[in-house]
Amino acid sequence: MRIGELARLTGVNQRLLRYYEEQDLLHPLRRASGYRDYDDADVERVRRIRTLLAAGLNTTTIADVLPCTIDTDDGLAGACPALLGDLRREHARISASITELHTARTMLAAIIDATPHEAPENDSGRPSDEGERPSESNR
DNA sequence: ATTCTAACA
DNA sequence: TGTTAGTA
Repeated sequence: MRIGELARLTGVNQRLLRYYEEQDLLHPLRRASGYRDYDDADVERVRRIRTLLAAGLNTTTIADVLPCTIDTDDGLAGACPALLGDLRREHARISASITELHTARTMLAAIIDATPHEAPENDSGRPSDEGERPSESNR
């Protein structure tokens, strides 16, 4: 498939897909026309890239990790013991990050619950859609 | 109509 | 990362 379809399938801008290639995250073949030619597996690959990027990993690390993963029946499997150090380091960093997020969420929830609700005159006719505040759901 | 490269009011 | 210009 060409870049347009991959962009549509993944929701990632073509500009970004080209950037990922520049960062060695994707290696599409080139057609005689010069157009990039992606394979079906690239759809999943882009999703993984997005996930790792969102988790805070830099492109160089992702570029090292992706080629060292093997798709198994259920999920993924590692294949490069040399990367174990980096992997554990990232895993620890993310864990620390999650802990910070938890405290931040708890803090905001406390502030929200202690905040008096405003009572504006809703004469616009439209139904009032006051957003619900987090009610301490997860974990 | 699509994609490509390069560049930035 | 977005957007755009000028091509192929």
